[in-house]
Amino acid sequence: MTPKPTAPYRPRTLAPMQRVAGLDYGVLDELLGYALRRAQVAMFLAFHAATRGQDITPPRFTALVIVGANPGISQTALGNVLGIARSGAMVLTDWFQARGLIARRRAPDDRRAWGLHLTARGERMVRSMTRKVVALDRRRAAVLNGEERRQLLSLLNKLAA
Amino acid sequence: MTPKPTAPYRPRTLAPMQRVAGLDYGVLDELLGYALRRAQVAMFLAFHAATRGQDITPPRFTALVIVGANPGISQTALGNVLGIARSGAMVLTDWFQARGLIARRRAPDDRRAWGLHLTARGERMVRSMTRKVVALDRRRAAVLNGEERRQLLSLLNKLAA
DNA sequence: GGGGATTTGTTATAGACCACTACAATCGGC
DNA sequence: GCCGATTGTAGTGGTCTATAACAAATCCCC
Repeated sequence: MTPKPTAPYRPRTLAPMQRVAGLDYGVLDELLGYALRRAQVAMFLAFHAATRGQDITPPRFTALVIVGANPGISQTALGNVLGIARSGAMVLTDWFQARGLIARRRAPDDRRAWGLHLTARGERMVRSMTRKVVALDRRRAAVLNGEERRQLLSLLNKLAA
Repeated sequence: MTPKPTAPYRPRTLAPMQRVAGLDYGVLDELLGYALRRAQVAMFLAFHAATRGQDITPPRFTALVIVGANPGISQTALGNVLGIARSGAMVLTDWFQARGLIARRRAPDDRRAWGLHLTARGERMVRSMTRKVVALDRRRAAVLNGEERRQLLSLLNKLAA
């Protein structure tokens, strides 16, 4: 139960997928998948820069927001939202619990399951992180005007559906 | 030099980031970063399904295309395109070489560097994979009309720049 | 031209992330 | 009450990629 000492988070991808001048990208320039990946890496690096030193990753941020907005959610359901297996959801929950951000409480209607809840500290954390992430997202999207941004969001959601 | 037996490739993310009905996604619904990630995971899973059993991953496909379009490119330059460190570019190159898809030839103007080239087999492979990947990309983008697709590509590229 | 800084490829090491499996406790339907 | 499904858990293994350190070659600048 004592917080395990863990190494500070280091993003797995440190470098952007550089657009190298004078190089032929062949078919890649026509692929949505490639553009998607490049944009995502850029966004990921910006996320990391904006939250540096806080050991927060995109999946962790997602988890905090989801638990905050859906108190009592089970670990399995959280895993489904994140697209990870139950075992992974548990590691994640342990991590938050060790830091006093999430508390496990027995679900009233199912004694197998835990209900996940933000602690007071978790609430503060998610509010603070949300401010930073929203600001970063807006900053990163500053190359687009409002209409383009809305369009992009809508097109991406279509694609993910 | 004999091809090392490697376990068949298994994507690290097997499950989509499900849109769970009745769940509150809070601020996530407003974030480009989250939409980007969801779309990318969906595309990645489709990629894996379309290339199943061939041990090809998006980065590997990218590498093959880049080497094919830029014969003689160095390992370091390839790493830059992919956004990975030199050591990683080398592991990747070893992997291709062990399968007879890429050959290392000494660069004529720099005796430190290798020039990477597709073998005949590599050429065939990249052509075959390209067909599959382009078809998949088009299929996946079928929810968009041509104009939307062009717009999305353009917006993503703006975002990644 | 010579010498220090830089670059390239390489090897070794380590860490983060995540899946899979097996297990016990619990639930649900019949 | 019983059997299959589900939940959380612990253990294990594999993939990917970074970092550090090194030798050989190159570059650059005076």
